[in-house]
Amino acid sequence: MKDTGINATFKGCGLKNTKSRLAILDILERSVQPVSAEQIFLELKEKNISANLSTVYRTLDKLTEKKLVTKLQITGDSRALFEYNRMVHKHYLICLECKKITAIESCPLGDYVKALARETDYSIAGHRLDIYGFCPDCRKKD
Amino acid sequence: MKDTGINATFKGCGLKNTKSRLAILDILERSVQPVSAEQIFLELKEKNISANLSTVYRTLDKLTEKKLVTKLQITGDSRALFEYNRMVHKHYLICLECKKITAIESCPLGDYVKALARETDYSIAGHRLDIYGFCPDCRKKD
DNA sequence: TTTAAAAATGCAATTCATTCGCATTTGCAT
DNA sequence: ATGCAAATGCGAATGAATTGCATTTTTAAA
Ligand SMILES: [Mn+2]
Ligand SMILES: [Mn+2]
Ligand SMILES: [Zn+2]
Ligand SMILES: [Zn+2]
Repeated sequence: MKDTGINATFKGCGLKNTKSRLAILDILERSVQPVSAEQIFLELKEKNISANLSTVYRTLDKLTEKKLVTKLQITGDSRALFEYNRMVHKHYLICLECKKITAIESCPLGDYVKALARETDYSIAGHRLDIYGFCPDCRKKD
Repeated sequence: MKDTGINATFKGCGLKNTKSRLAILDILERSVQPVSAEQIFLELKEKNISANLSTVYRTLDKLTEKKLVTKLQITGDSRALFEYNRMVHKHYLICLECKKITAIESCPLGDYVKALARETDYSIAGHRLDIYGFCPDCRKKD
């Protein structure tokens, strides 16, 4: 298993260092797309580090809680997806055909959100922007 | 039961006119906040038009399919919410404390989405923007 | 107005993702 | 090495939503 940089171990965030926990974070770190608990469960099995599905869920909870991982609820997918948290504010472009998720690491909403806070007198804590469409690949196949 | 304007009956959209279906659309039309299937189920019971919960779900499916109603998946709520579709593009401002949902009937993303389509070569079908924060009322109580 | 087919409904059972209880095991500080 | 909290496995439970099927209702046609 590869050393995951700053997070080689879980010391410092109050989590114990277990084989499956390290493996799960590793899978998440290398994954180019967000993954579900079930997918992680299966990947672990392939790597012969198999963990129980409830353990996978519990681990993902912990990692999310510690902000090492981000939990995504994409409309149209009944399962939650998880991705390694690289500490970048981002939005998602989702292909309605192949379900591919592309991160957009820019945000058009900075000023808008400030203005909205003023107008509504809310204190704004965050936002979520998902954009839906059809990717070039899927568009070709028509 | 009040005549719901253009949708006094379901003729023209291929749905049969049943008591519970009319009542459900009526509840949705009058509701100031989006509502869950369960809430509708309970409101129906109060009005002595009680329908089975599966009927409520099936009806909401149909209404959503016919675009008379919009289905919302708000992060942090395990249930789906439904609202009468007034054919207005909108976004939501959600209070993390009291869960109040405020519709925002303006969109800051028009040009951005067009630019994104060009950059990414996606054909963009839609988007979803939810903004999270704390409403004035909840902020006072601190 | 009767009639027949299609659509809608009630009810119970089922699905699916996720969570929980509890006995056992493991990691880690001492 | 020892002890204790944390983590795990396993099976059962949860909760929202869906489904199968028998029965009822709606609607259009006769
Ligand atoms: Mn943003
Ligand atoms: Mn918009
Ligand atoms: Zn695609
Ligand atoms: Zn509030």
